[in-house]
Parts: sequence; structure tokens; C-alpha cells
Amino acid sequence: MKKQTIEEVRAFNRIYTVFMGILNKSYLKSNFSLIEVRVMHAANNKDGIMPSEIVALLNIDKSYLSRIVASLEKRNIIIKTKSPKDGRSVRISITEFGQKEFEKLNQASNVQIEGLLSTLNERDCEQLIKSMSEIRMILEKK
Amino acid sequence: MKKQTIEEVRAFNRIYTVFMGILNKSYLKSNFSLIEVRVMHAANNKDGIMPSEIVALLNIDKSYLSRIVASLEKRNIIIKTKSPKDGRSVRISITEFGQKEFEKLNQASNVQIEGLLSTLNERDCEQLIKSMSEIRMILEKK
DNA sequence: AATAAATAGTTGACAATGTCAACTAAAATT
DNA sequence: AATTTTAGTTGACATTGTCAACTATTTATT
Repeated sequence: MKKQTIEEVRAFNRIYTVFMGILNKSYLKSNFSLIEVRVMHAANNKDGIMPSEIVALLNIDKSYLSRIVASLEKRNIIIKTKSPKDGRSVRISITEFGQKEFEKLNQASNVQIEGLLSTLNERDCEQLIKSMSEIRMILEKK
Repeated sequence: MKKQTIEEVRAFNRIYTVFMGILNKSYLKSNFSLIEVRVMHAANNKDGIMPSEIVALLNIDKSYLSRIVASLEKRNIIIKTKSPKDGRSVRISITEFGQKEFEKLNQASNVQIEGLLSTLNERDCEQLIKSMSEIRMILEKK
């Protein structure tokens, strides 16, 4: 593999993480961290999702997820129920309140992204989206 | 702006952060965090860089950077000297040892990226790099 | 020049985040 | 039935990150 290829990925990462503010801990100054938002997203996407699925999805430590889930439950964002099929396992659902909070976060995220994109001219913006969708398609294939 | 446009950025972010393992704290199981590596990168790139520059570059809290710098200095990765021009300010340089450590991290990062890319076929890989470079060019213009 | 305001970075005091290994309970395997 | 594996939780920390207050210049204002 060409060195140039790898170098491009690295250069991209450096730019992109700053662009998206990923280095900053709290997500859009909300009361949620990036990971918490991802967990909410997962629960919103698939009702009754299991912790083990989220662990695989986000590639994080299970003990860490366990605490995140506990914290979200305490804040009434999600609820846990015992799995009927597997006594060891657990089903996670987002609450109505959780959905509303999640929607708010999405709005905030949209505003932020809109702000970033608005600094681009139309051509660049279109090209950006096209390139992102290409990358995403390639990565999603895996 | 089209909703679709924003949605693509969001979808991209979700995929990409997982792909790059950005959600995981420690950088490639090294003794350094992602931000520390970025600071090393900054010092390696520009000898005598000032903390305020890094704060602007990475968009992080100055007190936080101050501690990161102190920690890196203690570990002999960088050294601080007083700025000759401005008595309030400080110059940061990477040490020889720091350069070596940084090089090691780069190697590890290359290996990781190579691993990720090796799961793609040649066409996809080329397309991925092309798209990344397009995004990067657009974002760097700003 | 004297005073006030702004800037660069540090520190105190926490709060939040993240990790690792050990543990419990329930399945699955032998 | 005994053993192993799996799902998730908990203890015990270590690290990371935030906010406001503070010191020491430097710059701007009168």
C-alpha cells in the first residue's frame, strides 16, 4: 500500500476531528456526552436493543456502557426491561421524554452543521456531501 | 439548505467516528491520549509553537492544554521555554525523545489505517482516498 | 507616565469519563 | 449434572475535562 494513501487518511482525520469538534468533550453544550447521544440514537433506532449490541456497535467497554445506560435510565431517557428470552440480558427502550430530548439534540446538531456548511459556497457544499456519501457507502459495505 | 444535506453529514459522522475508533479514549493503546498526540503533532510541526496557538488550533480549553503541556513536559516529550518577545508567553518544542515517540505513534497509526484499508478492494480504496482529499481540500480552504 | 484593560498561561477544586478485573446469574455445551 | 461461556454489573481507581479565580505581563487609554 502506498505511503501516500495512508498519509491522506491521517491528514483527513486531523482536519475532520477538529472540524466536527470531536476533540471537545461535551456534545453541543448539552447535558449529554457524545457517547450518550450515540446510545440514545441506538435505542431510538431499534426498540429493545440489547447492551451487547450497543457494545458491538460503538466498540466500547461493556462496563462503561453499563454505567452510561444506568445514568440515562436515572435521567429518564431510557428504560431497561428484562429480556423475556434470555434472563441474563436486558432490553433498552427510549422513553417519550428521551425521544423529545433526542430530537432537541438533533436540532442542535443540525444548526451546528448548517453553520459549518454555510461558510462554504454551493459548489463546495455539494462536493462535500457527495464525497461524504461516497466514503460512507464504502465503509458501510464492510 | 436541504435537510438531506445535513442528514448526510450526520450519517457520515456516525459512521466515521466508529470507523476511526474516535469514541475510544486512548490512542492506539499507547500511553498518550488523542489530544496529547495532537499537541505533539503541533509541536513537531512548528518548533516554538505557543500554547495559545494550540488552543486555537485544536479548539480546546486553555487550562486543559496547560495541564496537557505540563504532563508532556514531565514525560520529557516537549520542553517549554519563555518567549523572548512576550514575558507572559511560552514556546513549546518537541524533544528528540518526543520525536521518536511521535514517530512510533505514527507507525502504529499507519498500521491501524493499513489494517482498515486492507479490507477494501482496490477500487474502493482509491475512491475513499479521493473523496477524503476532496473533503479535506474543501475544509482547509476556510 | 500612571492607570486601566486585555492577554497568556497557571492553579484550585471538582465533576465527568473511562478502564480493568472480579463478580453474579443465567444460558449453552459437554 | 458439571463445566464453560455469555451478559451485564460493580468496586476501585486513574484519567480527562471544566470553570472560575488568580498571577504576571503587555497593550491601550487618559
